[in-house]
Amino acid sequence: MAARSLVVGLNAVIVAVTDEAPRLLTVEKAGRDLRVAGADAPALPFGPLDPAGHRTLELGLRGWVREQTGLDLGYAEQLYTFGDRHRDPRERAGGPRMISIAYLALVREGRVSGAGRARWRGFYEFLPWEDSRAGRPALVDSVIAPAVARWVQQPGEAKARRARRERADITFGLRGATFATERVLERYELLYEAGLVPEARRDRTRAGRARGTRLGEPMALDHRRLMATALGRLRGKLKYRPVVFELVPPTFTLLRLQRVVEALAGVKLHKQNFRRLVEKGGLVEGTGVVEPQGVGRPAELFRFRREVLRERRATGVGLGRR
Amino acid sequence: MAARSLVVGLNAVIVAVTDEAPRLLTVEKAGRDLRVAGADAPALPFGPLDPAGHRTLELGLRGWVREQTGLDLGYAEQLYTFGDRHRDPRERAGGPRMISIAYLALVREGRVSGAGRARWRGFYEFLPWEDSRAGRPALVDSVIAPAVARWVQQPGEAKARRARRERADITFGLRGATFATERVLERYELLYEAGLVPEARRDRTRAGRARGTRLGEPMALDHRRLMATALGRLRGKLKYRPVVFELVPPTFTLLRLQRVVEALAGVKLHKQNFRRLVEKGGLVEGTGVVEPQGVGRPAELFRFRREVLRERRATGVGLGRR
DNA sequence: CGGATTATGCTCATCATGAGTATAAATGGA
DNA sequence: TCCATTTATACTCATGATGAGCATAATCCG
Repeated sequence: MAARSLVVGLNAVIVAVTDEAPRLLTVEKAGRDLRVAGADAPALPFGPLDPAGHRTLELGLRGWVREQTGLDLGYAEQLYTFGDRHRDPRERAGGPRMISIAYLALVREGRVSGAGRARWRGFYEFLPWEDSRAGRPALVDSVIAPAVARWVQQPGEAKARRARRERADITFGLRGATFATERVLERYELLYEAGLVPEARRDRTRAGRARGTRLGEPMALDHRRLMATALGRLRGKLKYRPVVFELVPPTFTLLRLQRVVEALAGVKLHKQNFRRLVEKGGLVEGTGVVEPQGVGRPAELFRFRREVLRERRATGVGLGRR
Repeated sequence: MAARSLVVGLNAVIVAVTDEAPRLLTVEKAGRDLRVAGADAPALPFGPLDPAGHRTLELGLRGWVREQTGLDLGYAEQLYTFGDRHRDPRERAGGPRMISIAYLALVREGRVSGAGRARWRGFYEFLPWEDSRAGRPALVDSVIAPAVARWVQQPGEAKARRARRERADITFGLRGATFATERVLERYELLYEAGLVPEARRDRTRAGRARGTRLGEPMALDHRRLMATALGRLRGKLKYRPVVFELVPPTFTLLRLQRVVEALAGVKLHKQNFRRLVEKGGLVEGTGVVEPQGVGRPAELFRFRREVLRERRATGVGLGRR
């Protein structure tokens, strides 16, 4: 049963950081449009492009987000366009071919409010293996490592096995390979191929839930893949663009800024060096004002220095050589 | 007259480097599909997504490219999805809303052959201001700088004027701002807004040709914008991914490798430092074999070291602090 | 007042990068 | 044969960025 018609959808991965955790704006009980494959699983805000009404893709997206979540987006950039056949299982039943143009949007702390059917969820509820701030997560050793090893060792040609091993080493930073925080999508995809995320079984068998191992909470359709794409992109971009400043209020202490970066990158940073990077690097300037309450010595409030865009080529916060 | 129907198109920006110049595979005399807006202007290979037939977007693209140019693509990555209303002028006359998913593809030197209606053209025929290998191009001073200054100074609010000046400084590296080779799209867009590229007038007035200043050869529709997007992405990527090696034969001398990078980046590099970067950086290894003919001392042939992907995080060739 | 806690300043070793000098190995005439 | 020319390759040196840590300064709390 071949799909004939075609729908271009617009999806938004909307990110904020509050309480030292990266958050994602989800739509639960996704209307009739998503009541398949993951039943009541959380979904990303979504709406079809209106060929007659939406002047640009981005405007269409902003319109849908406003309608579904009550939020007026600030920073937004196009992420990726997803179009594999059957990414929406309804295609198998004659539904339209579903292309999704995904955007990454950043929301400033303080502007987070759950309006309408929307709800803020933690990124790492869905991708728990991506948070290494407290050291390598337990489930990497207990669940992922052995399962990935099985996947590597699966029967077949020795050459293919070597290729799988190489790939596993690089994506997860095993056996001496350097771990790269931004390979979020590659990690998700490997876990998917290894059958470790529920969506994999779901897509293959049309069965509802997966078996025992449940690695992070599932989302509707391929929305976890979109999330992973977004987090990977964001982590990469942090290093060479001043995107963090889209996530923090106009003034902030350096520690708060650092915590936001750490929350997104999923790793801890060296405090003094972070300060040096961001201050000597001309990314921020002090306001002279000091933050009121709080334990410990009071910290100065800083603001973003727009001029840095003129001066430097790579204006990120760097995550060390990660 | 609102567009009702919707077509998802697949476009390919296919790049190769030969004779020290970056090339683009174009389709001239673009079939009935592009016989508008730029008449016989060169176009990128294009074909609509077949919702029933194409399993993935990339496979659809590869199919169209094979059909139109006879080329089997190797490396290809998704670039961007373009969907502004009226990017295809036929929409104004009731034609379908045209979304284009663009891909960047790299072709190895030696595999370039013009099959079918396809023809290899120089990148810098279309974007002449992007090649600074022989120093800043003459037309930057003679044409672009004065016109951009006019655009900056156009009447209106002082604040808006300051914003334009800032933007011009950053995109073109004026008045002390650092010039960033990878801002290709930003430069194109500024020239477009300033009315300096023929497409701008064409789109606005539906008139055929522009007036006096003709800054580079025009292409069909917004294809020059796609090119600019591709070149910018490629230049950026060169720095942190080993993409050059998709463009050169399996073995090469270091000078040839350097020339390829220079051709793409549009700038000259320091020879000894390039060698150090690429050799000590573990990107290449010598083969022991020496290249036969040629003037001067014969050079060793090198090959790409795949293992570098395990070892380093950023595996590009770096363009200095550019 | 003393411990706990956070902010901020500074040092040091290492490594990457920009720039330039020096030498080696080929070619093609004079 | 020898030398000017051309390209390849090896080193040096100054500078700047980065990882790691030590030291001191302000606060709060009891």
